[in-house]
Amino acid sequence: MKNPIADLNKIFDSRIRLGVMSILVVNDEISFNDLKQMLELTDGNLASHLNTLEQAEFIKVHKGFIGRKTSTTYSITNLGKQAFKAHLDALEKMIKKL
Amino acid sequence: MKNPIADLNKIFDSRIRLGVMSILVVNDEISFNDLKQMLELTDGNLASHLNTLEQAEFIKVHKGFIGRKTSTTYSITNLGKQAFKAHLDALEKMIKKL
DNA sequence: TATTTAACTTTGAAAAACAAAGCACTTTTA
DNA sequence: TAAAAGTGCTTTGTTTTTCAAAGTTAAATA
Repeated sequence: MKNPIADLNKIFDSRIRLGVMSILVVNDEISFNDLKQMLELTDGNLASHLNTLEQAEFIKVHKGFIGRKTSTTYSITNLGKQAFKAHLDALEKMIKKL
Repeated sequence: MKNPIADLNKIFDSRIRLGVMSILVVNDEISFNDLKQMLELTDGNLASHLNTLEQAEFIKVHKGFIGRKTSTTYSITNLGKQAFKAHLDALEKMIKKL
């Protein structure tokens, strides 16, 4: 029998990063503040998880404005989509034996 | 929008515990050694994760014999089945927006 | 000008993960 | 029968991860 957890991506072990990705899959762009509110996180905690995802090149940051106010938004990259999908496939395969 | 990660069970954030549960869902009983080999873990690491699952009453331990050799086996509890299913449902709901 | 907001960074503490070694017991092998 | 090996842990200690809270910088509003 093959190791069923070998194909899971370590980056997605975190519920928060999983949540961010699942939001980004269905939202082309989302702001720091919206993420913060949706996931009910402190600034620092969210920022550090976003940083991990950015390092992995799974998300991209866009610094912009809404009117004249700064607004940072995030979007998923192709690599991120692929990695997330692969993770979900691995999860499903692991469980589909049900 | 509702917090999409709120219904995920913290116990299943761990890939290893997720792996153990996914194995136990389809195997009525499985030995310590089989788990160890399937998941490619050290004794101590596996033991500690099994302990966490046992504390939560998601798995049960059975001390027995295979022939004349001692054999400890593990099985899933009803509570464990429920919790695992709830976690998978939460995961699916989080992602089904796809 | 004082306060607030956005989006962080830094700091430090707590928790979790993990490998490696040790251990008690039994069984097998030389 | 003495040594080696296997089972299933526990213990120890290190590394990694998570997280909250406070500090920071720049712009906006009151």
